[in-house]
Amino acid sequence: MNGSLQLLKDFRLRSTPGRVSILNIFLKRNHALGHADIEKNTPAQFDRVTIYRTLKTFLDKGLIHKVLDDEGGLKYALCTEACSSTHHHHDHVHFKCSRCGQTSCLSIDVPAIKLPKGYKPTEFNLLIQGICAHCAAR
Amino acid sequence: MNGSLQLLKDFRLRSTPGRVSILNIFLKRNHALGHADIEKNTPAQFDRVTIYRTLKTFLDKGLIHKVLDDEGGLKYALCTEACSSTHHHHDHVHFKCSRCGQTSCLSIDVPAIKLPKGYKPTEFNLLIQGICAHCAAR
DNA sequence: CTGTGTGCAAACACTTTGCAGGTGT
DNA sequence: ACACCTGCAAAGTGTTTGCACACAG
Repeated sequence: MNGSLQLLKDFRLRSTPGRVSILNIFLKRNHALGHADIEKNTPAQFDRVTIYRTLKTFLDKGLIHKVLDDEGGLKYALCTEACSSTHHHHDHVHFKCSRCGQTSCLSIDVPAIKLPKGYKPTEFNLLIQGICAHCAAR
Repeated sequence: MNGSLQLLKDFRLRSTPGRVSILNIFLKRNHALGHADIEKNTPAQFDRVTIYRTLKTFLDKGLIHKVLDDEGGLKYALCTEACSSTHHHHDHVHFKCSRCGQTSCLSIDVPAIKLPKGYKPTEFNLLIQGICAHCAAR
């Protein structure tokens, strides 16, 4: 419930109504969210700009991370405990369901990949599209 | 040089100066391009709108495919011979160099991944970021 | 009290749509 | 000749910036 407050404290961010609200949405829903999703789901409406800035702050501080999207828009998702503000462990696999439209983090590691000689990778991002288990069931 | 003309013919598209020009850029450079890249690199300047529409047409017809980008913008790259307009083989691995900014297709297959039960994947997209061989060398 | 976050307004950038005229086949 | 491309203009959408005030610590 107020895990948001703790999170903000942990990351040395001031806790303001806006930030708490936005964090709560991330905590409640466990899939990736874009601006629109956030704007719709805040009980009290916050300024568009505030949302942009809050997201950027969270991103900079390492509370959330980018999630790729095939439409070109960016989405965000909460980082797991594995990420501190210094060391990030973002080699995520994301699954976007083409039926319900939700993008969720799969807790699978990106398999080892042999890159051509000379390439020095720092980050991996795998987006898989298809039908999620939930939608496939019904 | 005029491989563009052949390509357009193959895909049953009218060959117009704009299309040929844009295709040529894709043929010359072998990395993913966004709108901006195309706008800058056409000898004769084409209307922004034309570029949007041309890209959409190429995308629909299957000459090019989307390439994910971590900035949220979309980029495009030529399809290989493996793709016809019906069967696409897009399980690409793309590498974005954080030094030179270029995104290129690596000709590696996406490794097999075990998804949780019930998930039915249709498309894989792996974006790897880091330093490319070219930039690492100097 | 001080520095940071917020809201508002405006600027800016990106993308899409409608329509009139030009071009490829 | 016909269908389809293109350019222009305008609207629509998404994102950023500047400034004054409010608020957390």
